[in-house]
Amino acid sequence: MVPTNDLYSKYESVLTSCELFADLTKSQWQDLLSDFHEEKWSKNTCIINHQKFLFHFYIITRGRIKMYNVDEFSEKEHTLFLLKEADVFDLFCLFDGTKHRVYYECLDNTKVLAIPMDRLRDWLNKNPHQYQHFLTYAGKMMRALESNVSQLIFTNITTRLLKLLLENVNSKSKKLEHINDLPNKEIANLIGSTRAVVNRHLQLLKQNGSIDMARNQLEIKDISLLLKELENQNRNQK
Amino acid sequence: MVPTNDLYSKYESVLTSCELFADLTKSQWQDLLSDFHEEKWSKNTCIINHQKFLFHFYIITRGRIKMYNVDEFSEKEHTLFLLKEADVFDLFCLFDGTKHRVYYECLDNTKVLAIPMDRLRDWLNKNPHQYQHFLTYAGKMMRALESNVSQLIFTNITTRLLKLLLENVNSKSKKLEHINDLPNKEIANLIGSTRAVVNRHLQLLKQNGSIDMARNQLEIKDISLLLKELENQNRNQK
DNA sequence: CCTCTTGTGCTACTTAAGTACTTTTACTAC
DNA sequence: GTAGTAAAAGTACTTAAGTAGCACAAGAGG
Repeated sequence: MVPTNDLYSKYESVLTSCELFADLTKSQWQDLLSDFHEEKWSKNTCIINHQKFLFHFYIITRGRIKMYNVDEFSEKEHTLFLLKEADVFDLFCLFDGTKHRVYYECLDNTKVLAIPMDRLRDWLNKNPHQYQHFLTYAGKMMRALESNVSQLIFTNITTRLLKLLLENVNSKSKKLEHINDLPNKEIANLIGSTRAVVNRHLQLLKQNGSIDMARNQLEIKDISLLLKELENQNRNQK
Repeated sequence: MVPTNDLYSKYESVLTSCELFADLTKSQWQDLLSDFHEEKWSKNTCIINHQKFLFHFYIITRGRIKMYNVDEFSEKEHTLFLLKEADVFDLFCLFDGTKHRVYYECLDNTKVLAIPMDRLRDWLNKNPHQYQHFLTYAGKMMRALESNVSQLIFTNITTRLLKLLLENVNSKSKKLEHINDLPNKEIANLIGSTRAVVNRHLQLLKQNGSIDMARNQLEIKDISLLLKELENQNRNQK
């Protein structure tokens, strides 16, 4: 375990890009970090209703973790959020301490910084000014969920798939990231559909030359084609 | 306009059942209410992107207001929340001050208590202990949105319709409330479907004797039948 | 090297939900 | 009263998405 005063320097770049603690100074960070410790979780680690999760709050410093839901009857999965570096969880539990019926799975070898919920609540009470950032962040999450709901209701699967792809294109490199190495099944879970259907749509995109795919590999060939396709979809929904 | 010190006694029962301000004492309420004023909006009043809404926060004291979304392409509507007495809006704007692209429409003659956003923010800063309630409330809203998303993905329209009906049965009177006087179109907007589809499902429920319907009138005839039907739906989704 | 698992590609089939249309109802104005 | 009209309800057709199945390919691990 890394001594407290090293955590900040070790993870400075991640921590400073962490929205929830947007304007903390170095010394504020070091104060807060004194209650954190580091944890490593290996790929495919699955966290199902672990009590511990009610009592800790995490900042991801490496790797991806999917936060998902399983329907008790159909046993279908739906990925709510694909968390990555600088993301935090679980805000829900922090807010009301109620069990959050949701599952987590590490898609990569993952590192997190962990703090007991109570400590974080204490810290908030000692630094009430910080509440505002938490509220802002909560607002942002609600908007994300809200637009998620709207998309599900208003748009078809082609549109949802196209948007997912476009949202995950790195604006500089123009390459697909975060989701480029996922199997069709995981893509389907992200947009609330099934593997077969997603595959069907991906085939069409491959045929028209806008993407390329292989086992666990998705690549964007032509963004403008994707954008054009999205426009067509929108037009047709009129 | 009612003098400030009367607002509390006038709306005591509504205000004390208002979750967001759960544990305010009478004097705290009176302090807070000094920044509020009353407004009346008549039925069918529609509030579309009114600037004013960015700058005020409202507590509903009478009537229903639907908060809804319109798809820019298909022009379909989706009702996000059906707000009623003791509900508040818009928390999103309070949190981050960003425009919330959402519409409001009064389903009844409505009364609200209004406060300028800045005043409420000031009040929160003066009473940082209250932040906690706001966070808890935000958590609750997020959970509601989350389960909304899950329902959309995991369940079919019959199930969603059945749940909507069952959620709006008054536990004492066993009568349908809040949504019992809405046309099929509004019911459809609530579950993210279309009027025709909702009507089809309602017909079936009417045929098997679990509900009764007339123009703008829905009535529950037999709750146990609805519950049984819901169970069947769940079983079949396996 | 072989075997086993996981993921992909494709086909044929089924069905729920959306669309577009018609009919009925309730209310207003004369 | 009744004619006109808007809203709501009801119906028939079409389509997108889900399901099931199988063959094949790539990697992982022995």
